[in-house]
Amino acid sequence: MDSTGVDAGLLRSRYRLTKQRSAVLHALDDGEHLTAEDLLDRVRRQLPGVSLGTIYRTVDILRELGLVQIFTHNGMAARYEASLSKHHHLVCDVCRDITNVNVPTLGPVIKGIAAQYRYDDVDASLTVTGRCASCAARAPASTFEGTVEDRD
Amino acid sequence: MDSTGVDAGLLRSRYRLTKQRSAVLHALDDGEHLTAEDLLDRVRRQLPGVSLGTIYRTVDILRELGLVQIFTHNGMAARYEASLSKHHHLVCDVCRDITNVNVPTLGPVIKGIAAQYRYDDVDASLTVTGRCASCAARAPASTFEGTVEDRD
DNA sequence: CTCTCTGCAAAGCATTTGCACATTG
DNA sequence: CAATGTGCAAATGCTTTGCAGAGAG
Repeated sequence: MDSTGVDAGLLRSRYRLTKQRSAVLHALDDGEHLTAEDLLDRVRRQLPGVSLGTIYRTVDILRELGLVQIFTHNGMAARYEASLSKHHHLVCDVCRDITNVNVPTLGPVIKGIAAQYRYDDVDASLTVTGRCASCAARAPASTFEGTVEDRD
Repeated sequence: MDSTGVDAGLLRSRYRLTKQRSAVLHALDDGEHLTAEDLLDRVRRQLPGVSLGTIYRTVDILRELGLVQIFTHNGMAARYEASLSKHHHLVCDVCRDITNVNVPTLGPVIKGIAAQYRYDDVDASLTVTGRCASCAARAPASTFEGTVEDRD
Protein backbone atom coordinates (compact mmCIF):
# COMPACT_ATOMS: atom_id res chain seq x y z
CA MET A 1 0.00 0.00 0.00
CA ASP A 2 1.24 3.47 -0.87
CA SER A 3 2.49 5.04 2.31
CA THR A 4 4.27 8.18 1.18
CA GLY A 5 1.67 10.27 -0.67
CA VAL A 6 -1.84 11.22 0.34
CA ASP A 7 -1.83 8.35 2.81
CA ALA A 8 0.83 9.90 5.03
CA GLY A 9 -1.63 11.79 7.20
CA LEU A 10 -3.58 8.66 8.03
CA LEU A 11 -0.44 6.66 8.74
CA ARG A 12 0.65 9.19 11.29
CA SER A 13 -2.71 9.12 13.00
CA ARG A 14 -4.17 6.76 15.51
CA TYR A 15 -6.23 5.21 12.71
CA ARG A 16 -5.29 2.21 10.62
CA LEU A 17 -4.44 2.60 6.99
CA THR A 18 -6.79 0.28 5.16
CA LYS A 19 -7.20 -0.07 1.42
CA GLN A 20 -10.67 1.46 1.66
CA ARG A 21 -9.35 4.58 3.35
CA SER A 22 -6.48 4.88 0.93
CA ALA A 23 -8.91 4.55 -1.98
CA VAL A 24 -11.13 7.30 -0.57
CA LEU A 25 -8.14 9.57 -0.18
CA HIS A 26 -7.14 8.97 -3.79
CA ALA A 27 -10.71 9.37 -5.04
CA LEU A 28 -10.83 12.81 -3.47
CA ASP A 29 -8.18 13.98 -5.93
CA ASP A 30 -10.34 12.79 -8.75
CA GLY A 31 -12.84 15.63 -8.87
CA GLU A 32 -14.07 18.67 -6.99
CA HIS A 33 -16.80 18.82 -4.37
CA LEU A 34 -17.81 15.19 -4.68
CA THR A 35 -20.85 13.74 -2.97
CA ALA A 36 -20.67 10.54 -0.93
CA GLU A 37 -22.16 8.71 -3.91
CA ASP A 38 -19.56 10.22 -6.25
CA LEU A 39 -16.85 8.99 -3.92
CA LEU A 40 -18.43 5.56 -3.74
CA ASP A 41 -18.45 5.26 -7.55
CA ARG A 42 -14.81 6.25 -7.80
CA VAL A 43 -13.69 4.07 -4.93
CA ARG A 44 -15.52 1.06 -6.35
CA ARG A 45 -13.59 1.27 -9.60
CA GLN A 46 -10.60 0.13 -7.56
CA LEU A 47 -12.32 -1.76 -4.79
CA PRO A 48 -15.72 -3.04 -5.89
CA GLY A 49 -17.07 -4.19 -2.55
CA VAL A 50 -16.93 -0.91 -0.64
CA SER A 51 -20.07 0.29 1.08
CA LEU A 52 -21.53 3.76 1.50
CA GLY A 53 -21.24 3.39 5.25
CA THR A 54 -17.49 3.09 4.88
CA ILE A 55 -17.41 6.24 2.76
CA TYR A 56 -19.21 8.17 5.47
CA ARG A 57 -17.08 6.73 8.25
CA THR A 58 -13.93 7.49 6.30
CA VAL A 59 -14.70 11.09 5.38
CA ASP A 60 -15.59 11.65 9.00
CA ILE A 61 -12.17 10.63 10.25
CA LEU A 62 -10.50 12.49 7.38
CA ARG A 63 -12.34 15.59 8.51
CA GLU A 64 -11.20 15.00 12.07
CA LEU A 65 -7.62 14.75 10.79
CA GLY A 66 -8.07 17.89 8.71
CA LEU A 67 -7.60 16.02 5.43
CA VAL A 68 -10.97 16.85 3.90
CA GLN A 69 -13.24 19.86 3.90
CA ILE A 70 -16.96 19.35 3.86
CA PHE A 71 -19.21 21.72 1.99
CA THR A 72 -22.95 21.92 2.49
CA HIS A 73 -25.48 24.45 1.26
CA ASN A 74 -29.16 24.46 2.07
CA GLY A 75 -30.46 20.96 2.20
CA MET A 76 -28.16 19.61 -0.46
CA ALA A 77 -26.10 16.47 0.04
CA ALA A 78 -22.69 17.16 1.56
CA ARG A 79 -19.72 17.62 -0.78
CA TYR A 80 -16.26 16.45 0.16
CA GLU A 81 -12.92 17.79 -1.04
CA ALA A 82 -9.28 17.28 -0.18
CA SER A 83 -7.90 20.01 2.09
CA LEU A 84 -5.34 21.32 -0.34
CA SER A 85 -6.08 24.99 -0.05
CA LYS A 86 -8.69 26.97 1.75
CA HIS A 87 -11.38 28.10 -0.62
CA HIS A 88 -15.00 29.14 -0.73
CA HIS A 89 -17.89 28.42 -3.07
CA LEU A 90 -19.96 30.08 -5.74
CA VAL A 91 -23.24 28.28 -6.40
CA CYS A 92 -25.49 28.99 -9.38
CA ASP A 93 -29.13 29.30 -8.32
CA VAL A 94 -30.26 28.00 -11.69
CA CYS A 95 -28.00 25.13 -12.71
CA ARG A 96 -26.64 24.37 -9.23
CA ASP A 97 -23.09 24.37 -10.57
CA ILE A 98 -20.45 24.88 -7.89
CA THR A 99 -17.23 26.82 -8.46
CA ASN A 100 -14.33 26.95 -6.04
CA VAL A 101 -13.13 30.46 -5.34
CA ASN A 102 -10.25 31.94 -3.42
CA VAL A 103 -11.20 34.93 -1.32
CA PRO A 104 -7.98 36.41 0.03
CA THR A 105 -9.78 39.54 1.21
CA LEU A 106 -11.89 37.55 3.65
CA GLY A 107 -9.16 37.11 6.23
CA PRO A 108 -9.33 40.60 7.73
CA VAL A 109 -13.12 40.45 7.78
CA ILE A 110 -13.06 37.28 9.84
CA LYS A 111 -10.35 38.56 12.16
CA GLY A 112 -12.50 41.59 12.83
CA ILE A 113 -15.50 39.49 13.72
CA ALA A 114 -13.44 37.20 15.95
CA ALA A 115 -12.01 40.15 17.84
CA GLN A 116 -15.37 41.84 18.24
CA TYR A 117 -17.15 38.75 19.54
CA ARG A 118 -14.15 37.27 21.36
CA TYR A 119 -14.09 34.02 19.42
CA ASP A 120 -11.00 31.78 19.35
CA ASP A 121 -9.74 29.41 16.65
CA VAL A 122 -12.06 30.83 14.05
CA ASP A 123 -12.63 29.51 10.59
CA ALA A 124 -15.17 30.67 8.05
CA SER A 125 -17.11 29.49 5.07
CA LEU A 126 -18.50 31.88 2.52
CA THR A 127 -21.08 30.76 -0.01
CA VAL A 128 -21.98 33.16 -2.76
CA THR A 129 -25.13 32.37 -4.72
CA GLY A 130 -26.39 33.95 -7.90
CA ARG A 131 -26.83 33.27 -11.58
CA CYS A 132 -23.79 32.11 -13.50
CA ALA A 133 -22.84 33.62 -16.85
CA SER A 134 -24.20 30.76 -18.95
CA CYS A 135 -27.53 30.71 -17.15
CA ALA A 136 -27.80 34.50 -17.48
CA ALA A 137 -27.18 34.22 -21.22
CA ARG A 138 -29.80 31.51 -21.61
CA ALA A 139 -32.47 33.10 -19.40
CA PRO A 140 -35.04 35.90 -19.87
CA ALA A 141 -33.85 39.38 -18.89
CA SER A 142 -33.78 40.22 -15.23
CA THR A 143 -33.61 43.93 -14.52
CA PHE A 144 -35.00 44.01 -11.01
CA GLU A 145 -33.08 43.61 -7.78
CA GLY A 146 -33.41 40.72 -5.44
CA THR A 147 -34.13 37.06 -5.67
CA VAL A 148 -35.35 35.66 -8.92
CA GLU A 149 -37.73 32.90 -8.02
CA ASP A 150 -39.66 31.02 -10.64
CA ARG A 151 -42.87 29.45 -9.49
CA ASP A 152 -41.87 26.22 -11.27
CA MET B 1 -57.03 38.65 11.04
CA ASP B 2 -54.30 41.23 11.23
CA SER B 3 -53.71 42.54 7.75
CA THR B 4 -51.46 45.53 8.20
CA GLY B 5 -48.35 44.25 9.97
CA VAL B 6 -46.22 41.27 9.18
CA ASP B 7 -49.05 39.81 7.14
CA ALA B 8 -48.92 42.51 4.50
CA GLY B 9 -46.39 40.71 2.30
CA LEU B 10 -48.52 37.60 2.12
CA LEU B 11 -51.66 39.58 1.43
CA ARG B 12 -50.05 41.20 -1.57
CA SER B 13 -48.89 37.85 -2.91
CA ARG B 14 -50.66 35.23 -4.95
CA TYR B 15 -50.98 33.18 -1.76
CA ARG B 16 -53.93 33.15 0.62
CA LEU B 17 -53.58 34.60 4.07
CA THR B 18 -54.58 31.80 6.42
CA LYS B 19 -54.41 31.82 10.17
CA GLN B 20 -51.64 29.23 10.05
CA ARG B 21 -49.47 31.42 7.84
CA SER B 22 -50.14 34.47 9.91
CA ALA B 23 -49.21 32.55 13.04
CA VAL B 24 -45.92 31.41 11.49
CA LEU B 25 -45.11 34.96 10.52
CA HIS B 26 -45.74 36.12 14.06
CA ALA B 27 -43.81 33.21 15.57
CA LEU B 28 -40.78 34.24 13.56
CA ASP B 29 -40.60 37.45 15.55
CA ASP B 30 -40.53 35.42 18.71
CA GLY B 31 -36.90 34.29 18.64
CA GLU B 32 -33.82 34.09 16.49
CA HIS B 33 -32.80 31.28 14.15
CA LEU B 34 -35.68 29.00 15.06
CA THR B 35 -35.92 25.41 13.86
CA ALA B 36 -39.10 24.04 12.28
CA GLU B 37 -39.89 22.39 15.61
CA ASP B 38 -39.35 25.67 17.46
CA LEU B 39 -41.78 27.33 15.09
CA LEU B 40 -44.27 24.52 15.53
CA ASP B 41 -44.19 24.92 19.32
CA ARG B 42 -44.72 28.65 19.09
CA VAL B 43 -47.43 28.42 16.47
CA ARG B 44 -49.31 25.77 18.46
CA ARG B 45 -49.60 28.08 21.46
CA GLN B 46 -52.03 30.07 19.31
CA LEU B 47 -53.30 27.38 17.02
CA PRO B 48 -53.01 23.92 18.59
CA GLY B 49 -53.82 21.79 15.58
CA VAL B 50 -51.07 22.94 13.23
CA SER B 51 -48.83 20.29 11.66
CA LEU B 52 -45.13 20.26 10.93
CA GLY B 53 -45.93 19.85 7.24
CA THR B 54 -47.68 23.20 7.30
CA ILE B 55 -44.66 24.81 8.94
CA TYR B 56 -42.42 23.54 6.16
CA ARG B 57 -44.85 24.52 3.41
CA THR B 58 -45.24 27.95 4.95
CA VAL B 59 -41.59 28.77 5.43
CA ASP B 60 -41.03 27.68 1.86
CA ILE B 61 -43.46 30.22 0.46
CA LEU B 62 -42.18 32.87 2.86
CA ARG B 63 -38.70 32.23 1.51
CA GLU B 64 -40.03 32.55 -2.03
CA LEU B 65 -41.57 35.88 -1.06
CA GLY B 66 -38.37 37.00 0.60
CA LEU B 67 -39.97 37.16 4.04
CA VAL B 68 -37.71 34.63 5.74
CA GLN B 69 -34.07 33.76 5.55
CA ILE B 70 -33.00 30.17 6.00
CA PHE B 71 -29.78 29.33 7.72
CA THR B 72 -28.13 25.92 7.54
CA HIS B 73 -24.72 24.78 8.64
CA ASN B 74 -23.27 21.32 8.18
CA GLY B 75 -25.95 18.75 8.66
CA MET B 76 -27.86 20.70 11.27
CA ALA B 77 -31.60 21.28 11.01
CA ALA B 78 -32.48 24.45 9.11
CA ARG B 79 -33.05 27.65 11.08
CA TYR B 80 -35.61 30.21 10.00
CA GLU B 81 -35.61 33.93 10.68
CA ALA B 82 -37.65 36.92 9.56
CA SER B 83 -35.95 38.92 6.82
CA LEU B 84 -35.56 42.11 8.79
CA SER B 85 -31.95 42.82 8.02
CA LYS B 86 -29.27 40.95 6.22
CA HIS B 87 -26.91 39.28 8.64
CA HIS B 88 -24.51 36.41 8.96
CA HIS B 89 -23.75 33.85 11.65
CA LEU B 90 -21.17 33.00 14.23
CA VAL B 91 -21.41 29.42 15.46
CA CYS B 92 -19.57 28.09 18.51
CA ASP B 93 -17.94 24.73 17.79
CA VAL B 94 -18.33 23.72 21.40
CA CYS B 95 -21.76 24.81 22.61
CA ARG B 96 -23.34 25.22 19.16
CA ASP B 97 -24.63 28.64 20.11
CA ILE B 98 -25.50 30.85 17.15
CA THR B 99 -24.97 34.61 17.12
CA ASN B 100 -26.26 36.95 14.45
CA VAL B 101 -23.63 39.30 13.13
CA ASN B 102 -23.63 42.21 10.74
CA VAL B 103 -20.73 42.21 8.32
CA PRO B 104 -20.82 45.52 6.47
CA THR B 105 -17.37 44.93 5.01
CA LEU B 106 -18.54 41.87 3.14
CA GLY B 107 -20.32 43.79 0.38
CA PRO B 108 -17.21 44.76 -1.59
CA VAL B 109 -15.80 41.25 -1.25
CA ILE B 110 -18.92 39.76 -2.83
CA LYS B 111 -19.09 42.38 -5.56
CA GLY B 112 -15.52 41.51 -6.48
CA ILE B 113 -16.29 37.82 -6.74
CA ALA B 114 -19.44 38.49 -8.79
CA ALA B 115 -17.51 40.65 -11.23
CA GLN B 116 -14.66 38.21 -11.55
CA TYR B 117 -16.88 35.19 -12.21
CA ARG B 118 -19.64 37.07 -14.07
CA TYR B 119 -22.39 36.15 -11.67
CA ASP B 120 -25.69 38.11 -11.56
CA ASP B 121 -28.07 38.73 -8.67
CA VAL B 122 -25.60 37.55 -6.11
CA ASP B 123 -26.22 37.01 -2.46
CA ALA B 124 -23.90 35.56 0.13
CA SER B 125 -23.90 33.77 3.41
CA LEU B 126 -20.93 33.80 5.69
CA THR B 127 -20.65 31.39 8.61
CA VAL B 128 -17.83 31.92 11.05
CA THR B 129 -17.09 29.04 13.39
CA GLY B 130 -14.85 28.99 16.44
CA ARG B 131 -14.93 28.87 20.19
CA CYS B 132 -17.02 31.45 21.96
CA ALA B 133 -15.71 33.40 24.93
CA SER B 134 -17.60 31.37 27.54
CA CYS B 135 -16.46 28.05 26.11
CA ALA B 136 -12.88 29.31 25.92
CA ALA B 137 -13.04 30.32 29.58
CA ARG B 138 -14.43 26.95 30.63
CA ALA B 139 -12.09 24.79 28.50
CA PRO B 140 -8.49 23.62 28.89
CA ALA B 141 -5.89 25.89 27.33
CA SER B 142 -5.51 25.73 23.60
CA THR B 143 -2.25 27.19 22.42
CA PHE B 144 -1.88 25.41 19.10
CA GLU B 145 -3.33 26.48 15.78
CA GLY B 146 -6.02 24.64 13.90
CA THR B 147 -9.09 22.68 14.71
CA VAL B 148 -9.61 21.53 18.24
CA GLU B 149 -11.16 18.10 18.01
CA ASP B 150 -11.81 16.12 21.12
CA ARG B 151 -12.15 12.41 20.65
CA ASP B 152 -15.60 12.52 22.24
C1' DC C 1 -3.75 -12.45 18.77
C1' DT C 2 -6.11 -8.36 19.83
C1' DC C 3 -8.17 -4.40 18.48
C1' DT C 4 -10.01 -1.90 14.71
C1' DC C 5 -12.44 -1.81 10.48
C1' DT C 6 -15.84 -3.35 7.15
C1' DG C 7 -20.19 -4.81 4.80
C1' DC C 8 -24.73 -5.28 5.42
C1' DA C 9 -29.07 -4.01 6.65
C1' DA C 10 -31.82 -1.53 9.66
C1' DA C 11 -32.60 2.73 12.03
C1' DG C 12 -32.68 7.85 12.41
C1' DC C 13 -33.88 12.41 11.41
C1' DA C 14 -35.22 16.39 8.79
C1' DT C 15 -37.98 17.30 5.13
C1' DT C 16 -41.45 16.39 1.40
C1' DT C 17 -45.61 14.63 -0.54
C1' DG C 18 -50.40 12.33 -1.64
C1' DC C 19 -54.79 12.52 -0.42
C1' DA C 20 -59.39 13.62 1.52
C1' DC C 21 -61.39 17.29 4.02
C1' DA C 22 -61.57 22.28 5.46
C1' DT C 23 -61.11 27.15 4.30
C1' DT C 24 -60.33 31.27 1.66
C1' DG C 25 -61.51 34.82 -1.47
C1' DC D 1 -68.26 27.51 -5.27
C1' DA D 2 -63.86 26.93 -7.30
C1' DA D 3 -59.28 27.10 -6.04
C1' DT D 4 -56.08 26.73 -2.52
C1' DG D 5 -54.53 25.23 1.90
C1' DT D 6 -54.40 21.85 5.77
C1' DG D 7 -53.74 17.63 8.76
C1' DC D 8 -52.32 13.24 8.71
C1' DA D 9 -49.43 9.65 7.72
C1' DA D 10 -46.53 7.57 4.61
C1' DA D 11 -42.54 8.23 1.73
C1' DT D 12 -38.06 10.17 0.80
C1' DG D 13 -33.08 11.07 0.89
C1' DC D 14 -29.01 11.49 3.30
C1' DT D 15 -26.51 9.89 6.98
C1' DT D 16 -25.59 6.99 11.07
C1' DT D 17 -25.32 2.73 13.62
C1' DG D 18 -25.37 -2.36 15.55
C1' DC D 19 -23.54 -6.42 14.70
C1' DA D 20 -20.81 -10.44 13.21
C1' DG D 21 -17.11 -11.57 10.43
C1' DA D 22 -12.52 -9.81 8.06
C1' DG D 23 -8.17 -7.52 8.28
C1' DA D 24 -4.29 -4.56 10.30
C1' DG D 25 -0.46 -4.10 13.28
